[in-house]
Amino acid sequence: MYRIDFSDFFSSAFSVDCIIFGYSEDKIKALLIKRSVKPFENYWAVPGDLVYPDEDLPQAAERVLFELTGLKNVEMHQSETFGNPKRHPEGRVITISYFALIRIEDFEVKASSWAEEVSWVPIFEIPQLAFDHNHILNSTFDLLCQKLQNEPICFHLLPERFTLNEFQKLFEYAFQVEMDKANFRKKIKNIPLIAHEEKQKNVKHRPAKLFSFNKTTFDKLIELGDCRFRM
Amino acid sequence: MYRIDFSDFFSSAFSVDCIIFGYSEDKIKALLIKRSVKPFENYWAVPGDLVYPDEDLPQAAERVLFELTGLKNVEMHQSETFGNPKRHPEGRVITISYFALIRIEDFEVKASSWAEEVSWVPIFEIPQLAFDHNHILNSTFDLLCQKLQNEPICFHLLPERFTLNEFQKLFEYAFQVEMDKANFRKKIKNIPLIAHEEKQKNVKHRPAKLFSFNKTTFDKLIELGDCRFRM
DNA sequence: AAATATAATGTAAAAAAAACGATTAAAAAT
DNA sequence: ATTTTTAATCGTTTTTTTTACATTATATTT
Repeated sequence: MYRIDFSDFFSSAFSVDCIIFGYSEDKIKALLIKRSVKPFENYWAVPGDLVYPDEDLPQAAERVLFELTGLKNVEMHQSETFGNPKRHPEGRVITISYFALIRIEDFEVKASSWAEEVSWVPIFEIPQLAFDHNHILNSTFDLLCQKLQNEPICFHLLPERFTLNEFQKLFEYAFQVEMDKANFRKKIKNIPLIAHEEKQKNVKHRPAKLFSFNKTTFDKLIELGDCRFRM
Repeated sequence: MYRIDFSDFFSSAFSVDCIIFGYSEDKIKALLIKRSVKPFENYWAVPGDLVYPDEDLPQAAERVLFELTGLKNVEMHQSETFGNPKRHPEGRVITISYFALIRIEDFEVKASSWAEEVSWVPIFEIPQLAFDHNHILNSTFDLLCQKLQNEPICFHLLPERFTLNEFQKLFEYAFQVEMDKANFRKKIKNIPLIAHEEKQKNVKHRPAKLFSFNKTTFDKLIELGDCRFRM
């Protein structure tokens, strides 16, 4: 037997919100869109929309992100769910946030659908956003910072080939601290970075060596216990 | 203007699932209930149920947990959301999981509503559960382990007054490793534990000293940078 | 050629973590 | 009184990590 009339409960909707982080000009940035629809018309917001009744959540996140920003093939991960009954003016809408870390220069973003504009905004310069999106974004950035310390995800933000300085600056920005260059390099020396012959270009000083990170190699070391990641 | 007919979307439901962890007999355990209703009648499951249309998620988690197990005043935190369109046989039900760490001996659990039984089951001895609850539970246990390493949450599992051995055994069980007693004590000596005169009782050997943990004191030290928590 | 700017590496001291062995202490059981 | 059992602590050595500061290297600019 069933204990309740299920139909009473099936009156809600859910949405996904996509927090896309990138890194350029020594700053961590989030991708925002400007809404051209009600509610919160003309407000900046995190890209997000309602999920179709038969759609899986990761697929919905992928679709919504593409529809609004043109971004494709972005690996997203779930972060947090926001369910305040009053958070959406049109009814009960729970939103599940997804986040991704991408290389800004590897993707082209283009406002479409009801997004009027898209923009990469430094995480410490976010304006007032639609709905509870400031809360969502802040909370996801906290999560990012926590993950940056314990997982090798910083390499999704850095260019495929990066200098050790860019690497260091990423952490300095995220945690708003200054670090000693020599000590930083000692700390990361157990991460199996690949050093390339190629060097930094168009700089008016000694060019830095370029490095890249190979996840497979890294995972093997982790497996063997010969390596760990802690910043 | 609105871009869609919202009503098409409002045909879903959500539930909360409560993963309650405890620690006794040197084992981390999860609280399970036996379902007396369809679907998955007679299966063991994590306590969970549908959320009312106007109910906030944390409140729903609290209510559902109380209705099924009699547990009250348990501090829960959100973990993960599971939204596979096929995960519930009766329709589109997204579930938001919440977890809590409690002292088993401080609470009394009692099956009620459609829960036929409740039981504390060691985390490494979980049977096949209803729905995708094995997945949910495993995923939440992973989260627990991660948090155990970086936050002083182990003290929610340990008795108010605990021996250093119980403390050590908790970590040994969670990570399935053995640790050196002397080194373990050196490692934790920066955590400001309060030593009591009272000693362990009813043991057939030298009784161990009892300790307790004060979060406020700990937070002050953290604030001052005189302490950190990393296991 | 010299100045500059940043890259890259080195040194040394201090602190923390890990690996082990050994000793002493306090309770219950015999 | 002795044995058993685990608590609690000590000590030593080695290794690793952290920290602060110094030096050398290599590019461009002047």
